[in-house]
Amino acid sequence: MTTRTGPEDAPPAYDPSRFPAFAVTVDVVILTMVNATLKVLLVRRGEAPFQGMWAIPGGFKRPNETLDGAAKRELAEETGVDAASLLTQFGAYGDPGRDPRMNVVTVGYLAVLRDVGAIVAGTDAADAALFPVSDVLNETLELAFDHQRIVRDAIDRVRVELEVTGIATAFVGTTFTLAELRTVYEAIWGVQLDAANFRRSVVSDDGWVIPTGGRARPGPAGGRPAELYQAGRAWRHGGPIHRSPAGRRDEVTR
Amino acid sequence: MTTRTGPEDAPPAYDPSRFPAFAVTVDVVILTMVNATLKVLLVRRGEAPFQGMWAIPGGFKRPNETLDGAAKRELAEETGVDAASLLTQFGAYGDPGRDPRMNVVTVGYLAVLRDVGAIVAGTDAADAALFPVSDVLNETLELAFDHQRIVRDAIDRVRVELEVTGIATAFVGTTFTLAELRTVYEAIWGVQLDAANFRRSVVSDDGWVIPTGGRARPGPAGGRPAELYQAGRAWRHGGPIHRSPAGRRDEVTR
DNA sequence: CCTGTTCTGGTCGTCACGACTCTTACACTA
DNA sequence: TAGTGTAAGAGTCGTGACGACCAGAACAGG
Repeated sequence: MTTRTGPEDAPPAYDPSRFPAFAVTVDVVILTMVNATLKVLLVRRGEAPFQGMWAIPGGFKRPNETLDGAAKRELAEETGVDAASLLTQFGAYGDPGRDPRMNVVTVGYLAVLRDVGAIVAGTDAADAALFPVSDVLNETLELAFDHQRIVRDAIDRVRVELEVTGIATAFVGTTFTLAELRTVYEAIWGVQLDAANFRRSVVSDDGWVIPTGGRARPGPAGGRPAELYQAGRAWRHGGPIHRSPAGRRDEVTR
Repeated sequence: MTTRTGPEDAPPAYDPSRFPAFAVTVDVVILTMVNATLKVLLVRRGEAPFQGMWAIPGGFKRPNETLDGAAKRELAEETGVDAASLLTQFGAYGDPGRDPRMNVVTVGYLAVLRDVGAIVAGTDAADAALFPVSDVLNETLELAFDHQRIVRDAIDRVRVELEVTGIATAFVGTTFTLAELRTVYEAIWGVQLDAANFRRSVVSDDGWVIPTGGRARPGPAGGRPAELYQAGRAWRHGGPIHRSPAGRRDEVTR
C-alpha cells in the first residue's frame, strides 16, 4: 500500500511492522417488504456502549475470510438465510470515535430478503424486530453508533440499485403478481406508478418476467385474480423501470 | 457492532477486548484526461512485496482521522493537490492474503484531477507516471496486490458517476470548450457523441454551463474558435448527458 | 480570395413513456 | 342465478427526449 518510502511518507509510527491496529467489522442492513412498506431488521444491543438501543446486525471480520464472506456469515447467523446473491457492499465507515471502545472500521452491506417476518418471529422477538425505514430516515427511531447514517446510505443505494439491477425481484417471492412487484418500486421510491404502464414496461417481451400460468388469490374485496410471474433472466442487464426525471430531482432536493 | 452475545455469536477469539487486528489503508485511484485519453496515476513500489511493480498510491489510515480525511491526505501527499470536492469512496477490499505481509483492509477512493501531467513531472518522474486506463483494463500492465481489480471498480464507478453527477467538469479546467467536455464523455464511455446533440443537451437553459464570453484558440488546423464555458451549479442534480440503452447494455454484457 | 476545419444552429423521424379509457375476469351477495 | 363491485389486463393518444443528418457561420492559413 505504501508507495514511496521517503522520510516524510513513512514516519516511525507508520512503519509496516508497526501499523495502527483496527478492528474491522461488517454491518448488514437487511431490508424487506411488509404490507407495501419498506422495513429494516434491527437488533437490540445487550451491552454497553449504547446498551438497549437498536442497531444493525453485524460482527467482526475474521482474518481468513473475505469481506463478502463475513457479510454472508453475519446474515446467516442473524436470519438463517443463505442469500448470497443479493448481498452488496455499499460503503465503509471509519470515523474516529464512532465506537467509543476502540478504533473500528466497518463495511456496510445491503441485503434484501423476503419473508423476514417469519424469520424474526422464530428468533427471540425481544431483541430483533422489523422497523419501517421511514422511522429511521426521519429520526423517529434513534440507532446506536453511526448506524443511522449507514442505513441512510443503504437506502440511497437500494434506490439506485432498483433502477439499474434486478433487485426488485428479491423483495418478492419466487412467484409474484405484477401488483406486488409494483408496490416494491412505489415503496422504495415513494412514488405512484400507473399499473397499466408498469405492466407494459415489464411484460415487454424482453424476458423480465415469465408467466407461470398460475393465478393469485384475490384480496378480501374480490376483483379479478392477477397472473403469477417469476423473474426472468434479463434483470442482470438493468431493470425495466426507470424513475421519472422529476422524481429523481425530488430525491436530490430532499 | 456485535449484537447479541450468546455463546454461539461470541467465541472467545472474538471478544471485543481481543478482536482480530487489521491494518486499514486507503488507496486512491487518481484519474485525469490527457489528449482525449483517460489516464490513471501509478507509482512504482520501492520495496517488497511487489517491488518494482506499479501500484495505486495509498497509505495507512491514522486512528484520529476519518477515511475521507486519510484519502485527502494521501492525495495531497502524492500530488500536492487539495481537491476534496471530487474524492469519492467506491469500495472496500479485504480478501485474506491480498497483502502477503499482514491482514490489510483497504478502502478505495476515486479522485479526478486536471493538469496532473505537470504535477507528475514535478515529482520524481522515475516512480510516478500516468498510464492509459485501457492498459490496466486489458491487463497490458500488471499491477501490484489486487490493484487491477480496484482500478477496474473505480472505472465502473466513474462511468456511473459521469451519468448521475457533475464529475465530467472535474476533468476539464475552470473554463473549457464544449468539445473538451465532450471528449470526457467519449473517452470514459468509449462512445461517439454527436457534437450538435451534445451541445443542445448541455446548453439547454438549465444552468449546466455558463458562457464566459471568451473564445478558445483554434487548433493547428484552423477552424472556428469555440466558445469558452464554465461549470454551472445544476450538476448536483444529475448530469445532462445519458448513455443510450444500447451502450449501457454493452457495458454489462462486456 | 479561396479552402479547409470546426463550431453552431436547425430539422426530422423514432421511440419511450405518461395520462387516460375501456374491457375482462373473478368474488361475493342477495 | 343474476347482479354488483373490484382490480387486472389491454388499447389509444399526445408529448417529449434524443439520435441521425444537414446547413450555415466563423476563423486560420495559403
